[in-house]
Amino acid sequence: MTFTLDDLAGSGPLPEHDARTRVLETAYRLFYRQGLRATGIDRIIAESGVAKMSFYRHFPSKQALIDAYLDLRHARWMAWLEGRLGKLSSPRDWLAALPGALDDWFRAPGFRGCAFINGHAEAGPDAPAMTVMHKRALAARIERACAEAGLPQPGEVAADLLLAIEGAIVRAQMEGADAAQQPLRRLFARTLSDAGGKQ
Amino acid sequence: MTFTLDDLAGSGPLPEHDARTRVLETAYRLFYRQGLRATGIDRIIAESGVAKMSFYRHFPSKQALIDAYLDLRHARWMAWLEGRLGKLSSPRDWLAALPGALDDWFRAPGFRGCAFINGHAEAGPDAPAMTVMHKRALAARIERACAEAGLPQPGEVAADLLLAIEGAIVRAQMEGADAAQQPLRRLFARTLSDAGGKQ
DNA sequence: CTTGAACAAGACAGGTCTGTCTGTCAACAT
DNA sequence: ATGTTGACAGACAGACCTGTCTTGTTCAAG
Repeated sequence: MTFTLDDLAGSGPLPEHDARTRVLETAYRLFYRQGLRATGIDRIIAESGVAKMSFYRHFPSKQALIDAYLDLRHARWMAWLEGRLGKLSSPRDWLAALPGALDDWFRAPGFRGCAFINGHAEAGPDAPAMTVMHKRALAARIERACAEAGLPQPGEVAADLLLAIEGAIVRAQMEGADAAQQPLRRLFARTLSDAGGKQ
Repeated sequence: MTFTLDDLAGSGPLPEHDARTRVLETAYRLFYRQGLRATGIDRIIAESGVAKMSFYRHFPSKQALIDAYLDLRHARWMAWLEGRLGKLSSPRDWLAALPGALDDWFRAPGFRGCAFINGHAEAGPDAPAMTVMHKRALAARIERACAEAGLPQPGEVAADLLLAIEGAIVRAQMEGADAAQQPLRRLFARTLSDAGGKQ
């Protein structure tokens, strides 16, 4: 089972599912589209067609729903990335294909940046721990690919690539995918050729 | 007159100033520290020691205050950057000194990322125009330095550097200045040496 | 001295927010 | 048949939000 960009965008109410799933899917869509604070509990309850007490039976507070949303978002985003790049065999190709995969994401309808960057920016220093956990997981995944590709100092290379990715996400969010695509490709190419030449 | 990092952090109530200045300075501090939506009008009014009608006489709505805050933030941040790098003579030194200046900012007490990235993330697609205007002004300033330094294709180089800067801001905000410093320096060095070698 | 502008303090309205509570109903197991 | 469980519907409380309005004070210009 792989996840597609539609899963990242969030689907509709899905009335055949149980109450918890409907609430979580509605929150998944609204939290990403409008932000955490701008999305009220009442709207999530209304759009998911659920009673208020059913909501509070499954999620003790709004914060618990936000945490569940971030957990789900993390799982789906990482699964989408692996599915998008999974057919590639070598770690070197995996790294080279990263900018193209991200560009697909930037151009997907409903793209509004990274849910974890946005959530961290909104919640400030007491943001949910998942916001930084997601980035550490992505950094670890990239570092693994660098190590498997035989690049020297894979931690440093991964840190450089992650910083470029974060910048591309922000640029795509504020100015559109075209503003991020070529700079991201160039920074990737420079970093990888620099690391590859040193080994 | 130059601006320091203290100005970027925002000063206290300053009771000797007039009502509008006190409101704007308080908003400047609270909006950056807590976010736009999390900061209520009542708190700004209370902390600035101003009557509610005095506030609404100078700012017709909260949105107008947000716009004024972003305008002031833009002016101070750009002035701080020019003051921090102004003593450098050549455009090439100016570009080379950018990562160090940004690192100073990342390590300043109260640093919470870029007010314009955060504001854009919070407000979504209908964010105040100043959020993207600030980034375009910074891109134009960097491109000017690239052109004055004689680099070929200064627009592309500036786009690469700006993307790295955005990434460094986000990384510093989420993981601390140490996570951003070295990757930003390396990406700058690679990009500038790549551009310099081509001319 | 008078007049008017700016300001302080705070009540108030109308809306929204989270979270609690009371009913009612259908499905299902014992 | 009867009790249990989960869910729907919606009222309600208490807090907070933006924005308006009233009242009284200070101060400076005419």
